[in-house]
Amino acid sequence: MQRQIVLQTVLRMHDHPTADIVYASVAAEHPSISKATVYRNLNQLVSQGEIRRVSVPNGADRYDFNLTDHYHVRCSQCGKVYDVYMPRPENLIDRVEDASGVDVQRYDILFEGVCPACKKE
Amino acid sequence: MQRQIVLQTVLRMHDHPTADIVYASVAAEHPSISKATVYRNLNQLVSQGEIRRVSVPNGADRYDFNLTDHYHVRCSQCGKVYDVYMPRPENLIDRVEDASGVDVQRYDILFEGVCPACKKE
DNA sequence: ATCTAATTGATAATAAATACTAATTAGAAA
DNA sequence: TTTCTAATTAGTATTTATTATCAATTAGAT
Repeated sequence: MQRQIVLQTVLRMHDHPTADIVYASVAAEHPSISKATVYRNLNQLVSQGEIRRVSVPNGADRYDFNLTDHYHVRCSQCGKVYDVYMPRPENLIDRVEDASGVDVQRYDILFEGVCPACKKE
Repeated sequence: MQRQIVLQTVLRMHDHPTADIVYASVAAEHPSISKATVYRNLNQLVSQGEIRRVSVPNGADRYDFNLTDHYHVRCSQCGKVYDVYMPRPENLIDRVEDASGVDVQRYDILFEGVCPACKKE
């Protein structure tokens, strides 16, 4: 079943690939797979909670095998997305709920700046 | 000049309109304006710092006349985007820089949850 | 072995945004 | 004013990312 192939592929890719990149990787071994199938299965895997979707302004969604609590930075130079491990800011959700009256279910943060590799230039 | 018309329109709309909605509003008074012109001028106004772009996962970018420091919540039911006024989480940037080695230039947070209006149903 | 529901590949369709182009306009310089 | 150059425009085509559609195939339960 194609879903498992897509899942295993994402689990092996640790660099926040886009759907297109996942497709290319899957297609290398299973040339007959359709791009629609990759999109469909990525969506299902996300909603089953087996992988995470990382959406970035101004670019294709990325997929993350890593379900642990962490954040992301995108390099404004090279576009790579890196992980950020830090504690969740204290009372963040509570504060937002107090300030807005909204019951917060989820949130996205994306940081952006120049990564160490790009700084060396 | 169309740039001023677009700017004035955004300054009057306080509900985080998309480019399409800005276009509709501008076109109501200036029917000959082109959608490309609206997009072009929104981009320029953003890069001149006269308005802000609010990008939301899975939806068209929105534009914000409000340049003061604040955050946004999107209602997962009705899709409306509301402002959240709260202090910036302490040391947020420093922590990210320490954890990632990236020089953070900017960041986006979008919260999501059910807004008070939708809760009443 | 049969039946139904789920899944697939292929392709068309959609949405948001940008690129292109020839025509028009604005503003500076003469 | 006239003239020149750079900026801006409307209109349209193109691009990118993603979803929808649909007939054919497959899986798993009975």
